[in-house]
Amino acid sequence: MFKPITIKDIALALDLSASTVSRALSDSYEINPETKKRVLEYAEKNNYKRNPIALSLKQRKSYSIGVIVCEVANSFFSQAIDGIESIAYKNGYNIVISQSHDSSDQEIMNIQHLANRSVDGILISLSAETTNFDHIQKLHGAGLPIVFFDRIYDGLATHKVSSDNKKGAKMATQHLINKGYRKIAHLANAPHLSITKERLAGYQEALTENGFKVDPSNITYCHHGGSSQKEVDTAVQYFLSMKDKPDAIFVASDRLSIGCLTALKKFSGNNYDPAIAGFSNSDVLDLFKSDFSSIRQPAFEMGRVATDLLIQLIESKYPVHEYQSVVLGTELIERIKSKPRN
Amino acid sequence: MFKPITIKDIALALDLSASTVSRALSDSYEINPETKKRVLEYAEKNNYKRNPIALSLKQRKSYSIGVIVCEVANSFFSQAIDGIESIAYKNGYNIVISQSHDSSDQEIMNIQHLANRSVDGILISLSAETTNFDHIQKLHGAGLPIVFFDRIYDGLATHKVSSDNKKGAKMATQHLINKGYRKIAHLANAPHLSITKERLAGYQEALTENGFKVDPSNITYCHHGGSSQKEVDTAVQYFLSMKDKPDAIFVASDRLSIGCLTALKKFSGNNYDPAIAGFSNSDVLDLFKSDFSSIRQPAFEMGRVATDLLIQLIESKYPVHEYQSVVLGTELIERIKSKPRN
DNA sequence: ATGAAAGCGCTAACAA
DNA sequence: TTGTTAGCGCTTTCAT
Repeated sequence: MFKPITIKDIALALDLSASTVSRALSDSYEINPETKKRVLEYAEKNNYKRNPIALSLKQRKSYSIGVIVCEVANSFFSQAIDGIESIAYKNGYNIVISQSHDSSDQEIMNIQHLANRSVDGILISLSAETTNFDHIQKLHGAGLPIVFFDRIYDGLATHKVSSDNKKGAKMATQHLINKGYRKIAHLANAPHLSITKERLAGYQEALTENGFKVDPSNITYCHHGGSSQKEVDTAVQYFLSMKDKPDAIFVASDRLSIGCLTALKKFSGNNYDPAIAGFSNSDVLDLFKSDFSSIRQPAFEMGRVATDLLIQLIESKYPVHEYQSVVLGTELIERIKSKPRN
Repeated sequence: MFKPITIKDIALALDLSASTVSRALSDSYEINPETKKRVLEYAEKNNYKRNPIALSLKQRKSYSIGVIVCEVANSFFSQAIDGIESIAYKNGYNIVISQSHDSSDQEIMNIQHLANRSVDGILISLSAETTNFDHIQKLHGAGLPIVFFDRIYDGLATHKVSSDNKKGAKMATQHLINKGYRKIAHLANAPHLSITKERLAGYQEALTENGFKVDPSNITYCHHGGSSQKEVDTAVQYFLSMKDKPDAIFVASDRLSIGCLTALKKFSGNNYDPAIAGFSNSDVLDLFKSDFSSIRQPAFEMGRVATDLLIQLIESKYPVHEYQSVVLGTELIERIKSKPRN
């Protein structure tokens, strides 16, 4: 079938030893330029390619990094992946993407799969469901480099890259307040996620600073990150069921923003039209939903930074003990209008 | 650092030979149940994991398949990837995704990278730019299993999975005609892509059957698949510059649909508002652009079928010479209104 | 039922 | 400068 040419073949053909060929190929200096040329030419002519698997086995290194996100069909993550790619490729690394679909079990399976010595390190944004970190803990303890991005787990001493969620949430909430909205609800992600807590804190801080009281009944969580629309529907219906309905909603994520707008479109009659501001990196939404304000995260940059840190970790000669927590700024795109007087 | 336990370690600890341990682990039957139990228990307790790289080297098989698409941040492809995942994982395969970003050079690099014996087969949807197939040809000739999906290259004898592009395009065009539109332009993808030709054919057939004449000046191509918005802007501006502007546009792809709507929003004044129907798998667009009719492709299913065929190819004992071309149906989601009389 | 040995493709320490 | 040898972790004849 598919039997590529090996170093041995070259050695045989050129009447050299395998090691000499290897040396020629890896541009070692302790070699006769003449021999080197012969080898290189022969290799080129016969389309020789290093077998990366053999190399991996030998070097205990695969030059590939695992990426775990909840889903690629999400503007934020696909942009982050582009950033990851850009740095990984530049450094000679492959990336292996797997999706948790916000399921903790799936995430564990993915991690195990990747960790089985086939990736040199892992870049992970946690699933909405994950509350138990044993598997990650263990792997990290065993020496596998791991860098968190976006959805962080603070309990692990390693590099972390996220955006300034609190500030972003605060900006968004303040923006709603500025526009005249007075009962601002919060559609939140799974409660244990780092981003959930931070965004909640920003929301609360904005309210408090403006003399509003924080009413827990104005906050609904989506425990599965909105991975099923039903979950979001339920949350939105809850808002709709309130006697005094919110006049604005601050939505915690890209996924939820889409889900929330979908649900509102489905359930709310013409007489109810709350202002919406939410985290979102969707170009499409931004473009066609003209009354939706969004907080944009520097997803591409986040991917780049996280990958850079991971590769540093992987390639470090000595165990690293100083870990960084990088926090990137967000941007508010204002689209909603002032609240109409009535 | 990260030094996992190996078969040797187990053998040493249990005073057995490596081969016996291997047999126990791989559930061979020529082994003493007692020994087997001991090994299994020890392995379990010490968290033994097979080294997949060593296995790959030995078996000349990596249990991973490469996927090449233009970008994951595209509803159609991300849905297809979900389908690919579902089948791949079920069969014990990993997937390695890489993006061509519709650049031919990038695509070649990706293919080379994947093909270097580190994947067992490749699933590919061609980049918009690709006109030279030598690299694919060569790899396929060398025995690497390749399955095309969506954007096919007919010149290669292998499995192909696509949707019924011609029919879909025809439906869409007919739909526009039914709604009363008379000058229907076509915003097409790169001219050499299979999908471009098929969709063009459907468009033309619908026009012809309805007694319209096909006017080439109503057709604009995006040679890079709309990977830069500028390209789409130019195309749309061309339509806008026409003396007799089209009253409807049939758009060839997901990416282009978004690009086209974006461009129209940017450039067209209030006095020009053509009806748009296009290929798109975007939930968001579907939801919030209420006057946009879309042709939906069974992306998930396409991914499933293609992966299934690829795995068949990979696991076939004998060279396969009978290749399938699977064509899946599309669905038209009608949203645009009838043309207003004036 | 178990072990010894070879080999997958490659590199690197050591010898020559 | 080049060759020899061993070994990365695993499976698989072939002996025992």
